[in-house]
Amino acid sequence: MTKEQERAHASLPCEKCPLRKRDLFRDFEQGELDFIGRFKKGDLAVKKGATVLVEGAHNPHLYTVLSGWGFRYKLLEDGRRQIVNYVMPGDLVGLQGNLLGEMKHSVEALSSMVLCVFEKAELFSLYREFPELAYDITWIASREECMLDDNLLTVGRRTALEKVAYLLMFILERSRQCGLIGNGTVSLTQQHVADTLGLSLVHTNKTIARLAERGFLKWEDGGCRILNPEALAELADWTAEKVAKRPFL
Amino acid sequence: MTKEQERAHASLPCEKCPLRKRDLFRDFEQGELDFIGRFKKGDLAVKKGATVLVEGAHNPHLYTVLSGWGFRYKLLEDGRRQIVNYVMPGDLVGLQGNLLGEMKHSVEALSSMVLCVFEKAELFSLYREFPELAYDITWIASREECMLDDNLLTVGRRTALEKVAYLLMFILERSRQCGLIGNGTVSLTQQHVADTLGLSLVHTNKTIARLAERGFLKWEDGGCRILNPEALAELADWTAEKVAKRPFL
DNA sequence: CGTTGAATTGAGGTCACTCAATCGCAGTGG
DNA sequence: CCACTGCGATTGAGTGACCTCAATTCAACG
Repeated sequence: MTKEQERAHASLPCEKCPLRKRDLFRDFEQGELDFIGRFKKGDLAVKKGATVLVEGAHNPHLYTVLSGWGFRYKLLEDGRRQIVNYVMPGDLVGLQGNLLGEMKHSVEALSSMVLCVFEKAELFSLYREFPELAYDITWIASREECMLDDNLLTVGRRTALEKVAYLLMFILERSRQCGLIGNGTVSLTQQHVADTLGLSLVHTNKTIARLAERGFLKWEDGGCRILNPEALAELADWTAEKVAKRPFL
Repeated sequence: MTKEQERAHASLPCEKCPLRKRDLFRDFEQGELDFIGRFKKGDLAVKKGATVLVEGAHNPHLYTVLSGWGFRYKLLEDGRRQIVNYVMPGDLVGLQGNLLGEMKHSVEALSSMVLCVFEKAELFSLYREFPELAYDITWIASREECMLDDNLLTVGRRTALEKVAYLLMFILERSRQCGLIGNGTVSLTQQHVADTLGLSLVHTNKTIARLAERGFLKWEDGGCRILNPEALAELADWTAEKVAKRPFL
């Protein structure tokens, strides 16, 4: 996605939001669109590598990802990092952690991103006026929990080989769903993979090499090309969810 | 908590719910109580070791834990188990995973438990009629996500010693908050600890022994007595949350 | 062309794993 | 009363997965 396209997004009203055209997302009533339009306070455009949210900070905003992607992570005092999940178009960011109070995690952009900005303080008026949208938010939170459960299973109980296979399929499928990529390519660094899976960088590299040897994938500068998704899925005991229409804000 | 007390719970109307008396939980309006009373379809009492929910099943219900505690877990094909979180009084169970559709995890009782039963199908009417309660549900989901993030950090990036210290403090504090225990004792099996932290049973045992040597805790048949919570907290880089009043259903 | 960030490789160490045996204790049934 | 059983905790031995440290390559960039 080019810089120009992002700027185009940023200036569009919600009714024309490019996400709404996608089959993946549910249709909205005019009243809902009007409300979301008022609820939306602006756009936030950030560059690749920028920090969108910082752990420990008080942030009055809530965001929906419009374009690009990033990751949520937490740090230990001595710098050890755990990536907790990835955020992609249509995802709600900032809901995790006490609704009010300080952020419990940070968010960093993996590509340039545009986010839709909302005020947490006005969230309750949404609940009062549009129960359907409130229900949607619960649906979204529920889905996030589901992903976290899966990630926990992966980090806790799968082997290194299974972990990498799982993560790549997880990201590939999610990004395909929300239209982030067309080809079978995932752009991230091996350090990200390591920090997601609780592995060291070196061991991650060797594990990826083993998968490449088998011809399941190919690592090419700053990204990964999936050559045999079926084999990876089998290795990881992973099956694609069939996607119903999803809500978003 | 004795069997008799549980039976007493089960027959009480929501207004008299013993949880509502606790300082921990927020006060409710009469209208809210009436609604919850209608929303509630009955009680579910299970014995220690019983399976409350099964992964893969379609379950039309949603539960609030009234007494006792248990754990949520997921399995891999070959039987490897990952405990994902613990459920305690006031927690909402069954929200995780697609609101409709099959369960993505199982729940097992660690003690005898009583749960309040609701119908998922009626959840939307709650959103329509009581936005405050709907907001509460989001708050609860948000808190769960927060715990999952923390657990992921623990499993992914902490050492075995830190992991055990963290888990024990996590459970101790949560159960103290909701009044599960008075003394500094946590009743679970080392296998549970292992399956929560992504460790083997043997290594978990040796790690616990190391903590016991240092005088931080003492393992006594089917449970653990915390002797030095400060030392454990420091080891785990863990700090107690100060608890504001919490909602629940 | 020097610098920087990511990927790769090798060596050596250790943390955590598996396998296997043992022990204590609480039932349970003869 | 005592063998038998099952479950959880404990221990030892040996192994392998994963780690750290350190060096090297490679591509991109100013």
